Amino acid sequence: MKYQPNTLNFFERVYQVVVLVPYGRVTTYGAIAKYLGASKSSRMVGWAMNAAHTRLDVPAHRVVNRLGILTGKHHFPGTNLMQQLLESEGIDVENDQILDFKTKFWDPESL
DNA sequence: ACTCTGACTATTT
DNA sequence: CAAATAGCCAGAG
Repeated sequence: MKYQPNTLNFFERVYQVVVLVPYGRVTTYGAIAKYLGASKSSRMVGWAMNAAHTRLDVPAHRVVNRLGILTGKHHFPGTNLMQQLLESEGIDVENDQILDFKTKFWDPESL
């Protein structure tokens, strides 16, 4: 499934990828953007996540930046909800960064 | 139609 | 190695 220039479904396609992230794994904005065929539009992915607040089936906490840092934690209610959600899935987080991120990372292109 | 903003990333200072 | 810069492009006002 490659990039389909359907701007109307941009958010939808981002959601589609995010919901595929396995429990206990995480992915990055860049990886999602790349999968969508717009590797240079990672900002749009993060932005789509902002709009994903209304989508209860979108695990936005499993999406971090390329270094495994919880850059979007301030967009979650509370101060450390994002970290708590990740830790509840067995992902160790310290100082807003995922530990052993390399092994927790899940690439949508690996499907 | 134009300007501003942003949960990013890669490159350059 | 920290900080600034430049691409990127869809939405909101």
